Amino acid sequence: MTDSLSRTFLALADPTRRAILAQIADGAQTVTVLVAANGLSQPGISKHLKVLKEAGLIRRERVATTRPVHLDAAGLQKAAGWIDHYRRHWEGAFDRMDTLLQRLQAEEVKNGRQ
Amino acid sequence: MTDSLSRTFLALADPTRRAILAQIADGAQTVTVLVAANGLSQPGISKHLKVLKEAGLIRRERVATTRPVHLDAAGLQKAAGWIDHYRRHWEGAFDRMDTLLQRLQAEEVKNGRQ
DNA sequence: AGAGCATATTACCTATAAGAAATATAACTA
DNA sequence: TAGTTATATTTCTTATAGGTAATATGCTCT
Repeated sequence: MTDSLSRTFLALADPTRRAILAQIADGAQTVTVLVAANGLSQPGISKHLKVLKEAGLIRRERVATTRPVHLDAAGLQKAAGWIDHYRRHWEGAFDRMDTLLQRLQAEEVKNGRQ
Repeated sequence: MTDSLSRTFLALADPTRRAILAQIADGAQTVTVLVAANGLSQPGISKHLKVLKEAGLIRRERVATTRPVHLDAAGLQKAAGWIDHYRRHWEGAFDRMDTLLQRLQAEEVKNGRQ
């Protein structure tokens, strides 16, 4: 019912879900590991994972009997894009890194990527 | 008693509240204007404004009998900061920026020799 | 086919959010 | 001071979120 951007921000509005994202930032983790790491019941974690999935913040995989959880850039980019629109408003000028990133993106577009 | 980052993301997880932020991006607006613009009851808008205020996304002012609503960068920067941390991970922007920097340096060296 | 492990789904409870209507407050104006 | 306008607060209702325990499903290995 709610729009996709709202779903993404709502997914980020929970400490456990942000912790999960942090825990998979360096590589996929199984549900069992995430349960142990977050002191929550297994159904509780599975429910959070469902929210993150629908927000486009994670991807799932099947490896034997496990279903590891991966980060997904899609949702994050959506959220970051919205915020960036306003950041430009209040910051005015871009710093060196923003400039670099823009050049990088320009190169990617030129190379037909993204 | 939720943490401040959760409050900020939760505040952004509503289309009306994001619309309000968009409507004050170019300058403050009174509550009456925001009510007219968003097709919601006045108490409804005031409630949204309270959420935005507690999330550090707006500031209030007093001008005669009105209390105009201003954009506040604090909350947005907090949210953007959190996302950026992971965006670097997810997009591999750092790695690619390193590559770009190396390429730029290499070009400088090459140009220096010529 | 059946056992065993990893994960998903269901059912249920409680707390909180979003909305409207009614009422209260606060500052200007006549 | 009383009246008017702008906004906040209270009260109520309904929907949804987050949590747990119990149960179901799906894959792998004998």
